[in-house]
Amino acid sequence: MAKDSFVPEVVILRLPLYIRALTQMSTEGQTVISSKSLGDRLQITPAQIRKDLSYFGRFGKQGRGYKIESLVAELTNILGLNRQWNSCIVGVGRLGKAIINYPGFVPEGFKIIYAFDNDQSKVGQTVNEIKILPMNEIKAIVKDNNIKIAILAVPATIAQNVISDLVETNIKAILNYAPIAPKVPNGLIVRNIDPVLSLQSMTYYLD
Amino acid sequence: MAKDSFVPEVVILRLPLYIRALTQMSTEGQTVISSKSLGDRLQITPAQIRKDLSYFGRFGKQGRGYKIESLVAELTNILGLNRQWNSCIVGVGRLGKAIINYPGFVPEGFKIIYAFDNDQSKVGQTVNEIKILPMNEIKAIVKDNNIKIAILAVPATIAQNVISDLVETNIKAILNYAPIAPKVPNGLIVRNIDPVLSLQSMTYYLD
DNA sequence: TAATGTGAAAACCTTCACAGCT
DNA sequence: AGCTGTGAAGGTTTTCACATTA
Repeated sequence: MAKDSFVPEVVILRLPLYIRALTQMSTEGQTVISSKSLGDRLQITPAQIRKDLSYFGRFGKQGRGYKIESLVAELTNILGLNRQWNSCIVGVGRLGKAIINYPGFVPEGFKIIYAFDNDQSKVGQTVNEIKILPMNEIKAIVKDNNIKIAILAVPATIAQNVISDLVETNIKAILNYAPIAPKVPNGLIVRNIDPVLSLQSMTYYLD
Repeated sequence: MAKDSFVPEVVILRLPLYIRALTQMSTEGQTVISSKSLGDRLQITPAQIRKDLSYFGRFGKQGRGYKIESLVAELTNILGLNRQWNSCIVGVGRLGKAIINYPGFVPEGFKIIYAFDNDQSKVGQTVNEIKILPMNEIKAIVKDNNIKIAILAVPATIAQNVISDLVETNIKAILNYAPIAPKVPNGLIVRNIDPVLSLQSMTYYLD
């Protein structure tokens, strides 16, 4: 199946899991893998893995399996992860600072290069070498730096307003830490990080 | 449809969203709502909302809609959220500390009451009034306090080992911040908080 | 009239099962 | 012999559409 045909979003959501597992297996010395053993590792059926991959090409060898190194390269390329993605963060409160200091993004190619906050007392300060700028500069900076990803770490009460501002910039993807379900126009992608929702949906299963 | 019949997990995942939106609408002064206006707010079809609710009972009035207050009460009860849920956290590094200090859990009834870490230099310290205990005490404490929920904030390299420990306790639900897809036995529920995966699945849609 | 609750239809996603390649 | 790639089958979730009720 050709790369330009429609791929279900659930498939896209699994690809990063494959990359991560394959990368780890690679560091453990493996060079080749079958859909069965990858599936065992991730608790996903082998058929599903093969079907997912088949949306993008024929990466395996019958009777042998997949060469890990080249499969990782393919998946990395499909997701657009073979480059650095610059982002900005909006909201530099307690949570925003923790996100800026989180060391897990940079090794995966995601770098926060600008921070914005409307609190005048914060503007001008520096967090992890990133200078905090006022919100009214966001439009120009996002455009000049071709930033596509924004990380949202503002209080719930103002999150929707900030999103309205972001819509007017070049931003195409939002990683939203505010506990709201934001309304966004078509073409803007949002992923919500919402631990309270996760907890609230688990209690249903507890006695 | 009766409450004991099987309810798809996707439905359970949406109920907290409904509670949150309804609660906010309530503070805005509304007392009654239709599936249409709730759906507009959450970008969910009215039919889906009505179908979701129909798994649990008939909460609306034809021609009128739903009384917000009583619908919130029903949903809260269905999810088991009309009580306090105590939890423990494992791993008190940078991330663990941020989670302990996060003010969003307590207002929703989730309270972290114990913290565990294997680093002897941390044991005995206090974070936000919670004393850090050594891992070898977790089994007894979880049992004595009937704790069902654990929050996992340890490095990826040891996360699977910690989960093996947790399986031996009474823990029934894990909120996992470690960037791995943990293998857990049947009956143990996991929700993963993984911002890197979220970012990696968005880049596919950028250019 | 307005909006629910729900069978039935449609859309979507996963699994099966096997031809075909190495 | 072993494992991929994939149509077709099976299962699940969403949407439709309308009878029903306030």
